[in-house]
Amino acid sequence: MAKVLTPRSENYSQWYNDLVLKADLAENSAVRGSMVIKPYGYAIWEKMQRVLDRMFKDTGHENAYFPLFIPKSFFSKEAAHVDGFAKECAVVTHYRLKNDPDGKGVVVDPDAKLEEELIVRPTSETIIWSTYKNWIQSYRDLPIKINQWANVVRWEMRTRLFLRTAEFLWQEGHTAHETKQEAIDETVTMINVYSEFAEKYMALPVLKGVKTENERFAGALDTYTIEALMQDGKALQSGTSHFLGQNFAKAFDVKFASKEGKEEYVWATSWGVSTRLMGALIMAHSDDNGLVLPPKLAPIQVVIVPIYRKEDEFKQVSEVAKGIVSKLRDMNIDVKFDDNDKKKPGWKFAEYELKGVPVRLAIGPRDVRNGTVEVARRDTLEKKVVPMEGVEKYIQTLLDDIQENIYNKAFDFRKENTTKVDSYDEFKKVLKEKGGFILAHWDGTAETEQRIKDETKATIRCIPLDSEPEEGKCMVTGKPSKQRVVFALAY
RNA sequence: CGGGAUGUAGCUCAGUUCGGUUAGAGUACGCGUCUGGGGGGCGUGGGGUCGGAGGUUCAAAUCCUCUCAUCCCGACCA
Repeated sequence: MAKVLTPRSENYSQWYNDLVLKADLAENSAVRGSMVIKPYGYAIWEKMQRVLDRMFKDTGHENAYFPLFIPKSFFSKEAAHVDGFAKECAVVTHYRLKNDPDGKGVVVDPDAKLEEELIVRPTSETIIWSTYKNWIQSYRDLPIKINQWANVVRWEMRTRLFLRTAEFLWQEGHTAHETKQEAIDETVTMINVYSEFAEKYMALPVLKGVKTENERFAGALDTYTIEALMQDGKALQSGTSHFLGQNFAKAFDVKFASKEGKEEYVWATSWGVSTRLMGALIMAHSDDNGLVLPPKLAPIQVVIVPIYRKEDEFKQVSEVAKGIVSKLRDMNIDVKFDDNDKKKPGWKFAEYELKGVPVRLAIGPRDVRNGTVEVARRDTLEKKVVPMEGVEKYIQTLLDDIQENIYNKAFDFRKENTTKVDSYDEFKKVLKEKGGFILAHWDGTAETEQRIKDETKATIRCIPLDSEPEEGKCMVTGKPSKQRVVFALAY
């Protein structure tokens, strides 16, 4: 087969770029750092959205929509928050264009300067909390549990398709609670929703944990994260859930009358996942032949490629294929019968492999004669000729197998690439030679964390939630530590 | 914002060192034909302000000046 992708072993990030383009997921646009998400890529995102949206609603959330623009003054209200985002904000200063007096196109009309500049949202805490202020007076108004599907803009210096773009799509949940405990519970609930989504749907094993102070969201008291390991040994932060304490309530003066008749500040959370999940999905499973998609998120789960010479052969094959299509549709399986006569079978095989379609059926005159069908699975590239009779049940089982198999493969990979180290030298050695997650003791100080980052570029991805306590000594300073934390190079 | 590089057909690039016919190739695209169980073969055709502006010259993709854009490395990146 013609090689269309740079092999992973040669240049991993080139492979990633090639894959995104060749699998028709997205491309760079005329706007630097902003991508066009193409129909096939968007179809995957839509499947993700559908599942997540259901999960949010099942945990008691409602969707709403807040403005794209945020008055500049809102950003001065929460100090840590503005520190985190100020350097990457797009700012609207004018509201009108006019014809260039020199006749060279259009120019910004200097007379149309805004009284107060508007910030294109990098995240919506500020606009939402300024709104919540009007919605909340009493404990009877709580909790408020809202999600919005939106685009946000962060003016990044260097961008990569899906992984870091200037504009990206995401969902952001913003909740308001009566008590600290209720807000913390919400934060944990949502990180669990994310981790369940990653593992069950994306077939992506993730580590759940909390961020250190250095890595925390700007304005949060605690940031919970799910961290995934990519095939090149680098970590990808895939979703975060923040316990915001009363920071935003205080910044926007959101108080409520409690049951006891006291005036109290509201407790807050926010949580989000973005189109970066697309990047995670692509990198986690795919190979040098192209994308490998988990069946649960594949826009096309089964594709049927007819093989024929002449019109009458096409008719026979087509009839059989259509029978399978309707059976699979009845089972809620997304199936495509590719009867496009303008492309050759060989071309189609390569194309659907590149696009990660989990199961491919080929049906030709030989199969029609023998009552068989050729079934190829994308994850292992195995081909098998099976009886036509009952093929739909075979396919359903196969889809489940593939979903499980790619999860296991990713799980085993992570296991092999998670290393415990007890000295800083060993840490550096593993980081350099192997990469992956590195479990080490750390003294809990920001200084030590920063030093490690400066010296090795590795960061603490999280303090894992489910690891058992273990007495030890910080690998750098030798000070006591009660638990290992997870280090890695990160995207 | 520092360091490096690149702009030539839809895409990937050659040609620029050392100025000289009508600017090329692969791929993609159109047509014809043979084909069809892994990106097929043969024939044929269309497609270019050589990033932009200015300059040098009999002559500029090629030399000079300016400019714009993009990419890579760094800084930056809940």
